Amino acid sequence: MPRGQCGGQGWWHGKFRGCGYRMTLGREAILDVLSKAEGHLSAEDIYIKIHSRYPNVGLTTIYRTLDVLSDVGMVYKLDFGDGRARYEFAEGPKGVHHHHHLVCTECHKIIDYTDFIDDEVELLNQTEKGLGQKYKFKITNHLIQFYGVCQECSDKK
Amino acid sequence: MPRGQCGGQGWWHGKFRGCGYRMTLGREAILDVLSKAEGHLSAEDIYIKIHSRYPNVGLTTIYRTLDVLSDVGMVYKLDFGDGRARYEFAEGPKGVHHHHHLVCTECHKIIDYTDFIDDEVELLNQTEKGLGQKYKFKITNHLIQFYGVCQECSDKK
DNA sequence: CTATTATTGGAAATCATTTCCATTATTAGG
DNA sequence: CCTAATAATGGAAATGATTTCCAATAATAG
Ligand SMILES: [Mn+2]
Ligand SMILES: [Mn+2]
Ligand SMILES: [Zn+2]
Ligand SMILES: [Zn+2]
Repeated sequence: MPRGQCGGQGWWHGKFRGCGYRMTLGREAILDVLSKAEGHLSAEDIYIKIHSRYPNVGLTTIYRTLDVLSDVGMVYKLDFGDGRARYEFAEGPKGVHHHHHLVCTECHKIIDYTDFIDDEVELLNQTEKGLGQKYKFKITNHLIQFYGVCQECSDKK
Repeated sequence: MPRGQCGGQGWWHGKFRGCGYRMTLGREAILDVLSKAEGHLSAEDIYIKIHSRYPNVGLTTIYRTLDVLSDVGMVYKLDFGDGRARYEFAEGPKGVHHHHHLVCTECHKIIDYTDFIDDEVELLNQTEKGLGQKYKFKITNHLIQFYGVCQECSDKK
């Protein structure tokens, strides 16, 4: 297992430590999986992905870590209505890959879309500002999801 | 208990029956509570509100009914991150009171806002159309929530 | 290297939601 | 109004994701 090779082992290392948390093997593994994952992983998904290489990282730790990461804002916790929380890496404070979701209510397929995002985000920023002032909220985040039925599910009828 | 008095007993009666469901006391009670409720009720909230007058409507029925109502689109099922689903009446296909949510991540206070809604909704409609075409989705609904910290919670620091 | 203390894993507890199934109630049709 | 067909119900038990507990372990400052 090569170490150094740059600034360390993932840019998040610093951010995480900076928040006063200790960096552990398990946490690193979780962060690593999340940062590379395509989809939207559940705690168990992560457990499974990690388990072969880190057999001694327990599910409990995964839940705990996800909570922390979520608090710190490094990970988004999402609910797509399939009975378990799903997590996705937040890459940066509002990284290049900011996107929203299209959710099929039949088969729970999720599509990340970035189309139209620019207009949306612009409007959202305004709204955020307005709402923040009016309701004295310190707004930190937003969630946008469209629900519908995907083509495959439509065809099945 | 007066009956008639107009078109029947709540405009939803028809809509519900129209979908092929039987109208029962329990269902009527649930619909009634939801249509008058201010906040965002959980299944148990509803159970409690109903129980004194309808002691023989069980929690199971409430869950089942909420599922149905949610499927039919008469009720929105929401997740505010407090570990239980919350429901709100949808009044009409996209009634006058369409609103979005501002969620305090500390105390879970929820604010319904309608400010800025017009612009939002307009943009959303466009986006819906665009997304629907591009991804072949039949979009039926959207969810928008802003997360942040309310004033009271900010002050507590 | 040590002391301090955050973190961990695993078993058990929680708790919202579902499942089961025998019983009951609604409704269309006569 | 009556009846058959079957949708709906409730309560107990099952489920299953997430939490809680606590003794053991590991990360980190100095
Ligand atoms: Mn995504
Ligand atoms: Mn609301
Ligand atoms: Zn689908
Ligand atoms: Zn608050």
